[in-house]
Amino acid sequence: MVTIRDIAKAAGVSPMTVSNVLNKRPHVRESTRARVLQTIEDLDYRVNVAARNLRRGRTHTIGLAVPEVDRPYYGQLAAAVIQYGAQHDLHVVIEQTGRSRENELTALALSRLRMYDGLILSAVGLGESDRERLRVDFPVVILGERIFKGPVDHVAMANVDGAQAAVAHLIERGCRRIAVMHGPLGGDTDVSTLRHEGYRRALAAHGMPLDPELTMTIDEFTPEKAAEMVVRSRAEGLDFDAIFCVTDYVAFGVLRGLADAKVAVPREVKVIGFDDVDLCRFMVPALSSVNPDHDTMARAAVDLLVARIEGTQDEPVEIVSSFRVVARESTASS
Amino acid sequence: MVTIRDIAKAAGVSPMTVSNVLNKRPHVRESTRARVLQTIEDLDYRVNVAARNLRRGRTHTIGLAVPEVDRPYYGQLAAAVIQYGAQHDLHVVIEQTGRSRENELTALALSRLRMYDGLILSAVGLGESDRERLRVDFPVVILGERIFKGPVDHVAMANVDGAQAAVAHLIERGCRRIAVMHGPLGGDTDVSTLRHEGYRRALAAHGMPLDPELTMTIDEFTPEKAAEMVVRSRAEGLDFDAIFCVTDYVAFGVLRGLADAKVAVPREVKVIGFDDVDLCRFMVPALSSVNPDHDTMARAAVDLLVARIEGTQDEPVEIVSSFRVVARESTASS
DNA sequence: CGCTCGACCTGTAACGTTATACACGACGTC
DNA sequence: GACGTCGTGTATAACGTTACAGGTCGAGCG
Repeated sequence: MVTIRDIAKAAGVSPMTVSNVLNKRPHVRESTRARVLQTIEDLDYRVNVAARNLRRGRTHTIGLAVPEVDRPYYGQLAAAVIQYGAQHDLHVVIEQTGRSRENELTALALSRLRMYDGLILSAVGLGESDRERLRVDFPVVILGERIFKGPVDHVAMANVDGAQAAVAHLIERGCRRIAVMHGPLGGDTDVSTLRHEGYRRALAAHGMPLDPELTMTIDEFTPEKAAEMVVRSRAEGLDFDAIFCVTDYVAFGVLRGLADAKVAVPREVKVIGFDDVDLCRFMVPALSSVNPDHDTMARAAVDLLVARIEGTQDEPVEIVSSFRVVARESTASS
Repeated sequence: MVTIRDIAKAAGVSPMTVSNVLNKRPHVRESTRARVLQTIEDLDYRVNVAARNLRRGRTHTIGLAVPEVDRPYYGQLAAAVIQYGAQHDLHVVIEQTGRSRENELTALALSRLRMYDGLILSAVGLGESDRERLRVDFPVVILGERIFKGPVDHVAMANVDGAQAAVAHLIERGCRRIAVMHGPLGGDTDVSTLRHEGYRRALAAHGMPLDPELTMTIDEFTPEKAAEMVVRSRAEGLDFDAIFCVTDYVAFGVLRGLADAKVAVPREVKVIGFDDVDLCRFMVPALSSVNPDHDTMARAAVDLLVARIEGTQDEPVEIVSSFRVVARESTASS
């Protein structure tokens, strides 16, 4: 392996000078710099990142822990984080937690293996009760969920408000029996609970009753389960004229299920999702959704993490992203 | 920072013994092991991966260079590689190349920064002419495209055969004016060219003419462009009863475009894609596609890379994955 | 009783880089 | 001519881990 020492010898300088050239530090004569660079080229030298990391105490790598990269939402999130990370010269390693609280905590522990300079944790399993476990002496940013006043920085979605706006949108479009589809409730800070809360508030704000029959709970956030659930509900004669889905991915399944049940969208039933994933607008019918401004979230998360790494951040910060309801065919007035 | 030396001191052993415990090496008395482990726990010690990497000359990290993670196909690929990588104790860093040949070459160069033990390159821009550039003294596996007899291992899709089968499927379902939608042709090994070749062969095999009018070329592989193209073609009066799309992502756009043009799928026009992404079966109508067995591909790529890293691999290998046509609603006989 | 052997453990020297402090001319200034 | 200063470059000592080559000690054996 070609080392910095080999370059130094070949170029007739000290290793330190080579290092200075590599790191674009001043105090190197132009002619020397050129000679060193030429030697590097000639010998095809590459710096050994491991050695550099050890010496510098920085790896320039951050971890991004997401439930599953192959879900559209997390794919987009990952893409955005990778992109903004690159702007800060950060590499991004993706850890998949598979939506388990267990693995999310493991990711937190793993990250402390000093492998990363910091960790962005897109948590779905962690709850209020894990607040103390987050108190690590390691740069961490929680992304997405809402852990109130946790000990770490947090970029949250406007889950409650966004959901409320989505449901309000359905009400404005004339829906009166609005179903909601989400995962198990009961957590305190998970998406299902928060967005269900928004659903409740919207109904309340419009003086509409909360009908427990209209709550559809699926145990996994997959289109499969969503489609099955819709078909079954319909077969059982459940009557609704709209469904608010906790995520777009679930909504895709709902659209499919409604098609299977021969229910016309949006004529008979209107559907709205949450996340505003790219594919929404290519669905047939195009899916209305709540856009939580992913790009800003990803950027904020990276920026916060960088600040934390640099040590220029003090008190934990909580950023709540803005949102807007994007109306498409699936909620068009008939 | 707590180091191995601190642990050694506190446990009353040498750093080497701590290292032996950490690495589960033999020749450590049970009582000593327990004491060391306890000390590690007490002091909340974590090994410094950078130091270990430097010393061992391995980073246990591989790079995965894909065009864009936020495309369903690459998301699924990334998920699979991360999963199989984990089985080999490998971390995966994702590099986005943005479909440019330039960046793919950069990824190759970057990877040689000894940051990774190896690289899986899902190349879309590289061509036959770059064959020599691939001749690096670094473990690399090319995934997806087809560079014949290149100097590196290669896990290829059955692009030509798969496409041919897809088009044959359309012909069997009674289609006679089959359009094809793909990116710019002219490369020698890119998806568009290879799959177009399969299209040509299928027509030829069934004694059907190749009508240049039915070739729709889009400059970007996005649903947007695909939808626009379909709408425009239809508006211009182009007559076709099926479209073979170079990828599912493009096919999603085509379905959308056909809906916009008020064309019934599959009654008036049948559509088939390629990749068999998860979402295919939730489209309305559900999208027929060619399944190239991603999981096997991802597994093969990781296995090959590991073998290459271990040095137990000699001659470059070329693996072509199997495929099968998955028929769904979008190609159902009316 | 001396010798070998194996189990357990340790000391030393790297791995390749860079922070720090310092060296050495040359030049300007008083 | 002594002194500071600036620009350029170097020597040394880490960073935290692990490979390697011993070292010790008790048991087993002839």
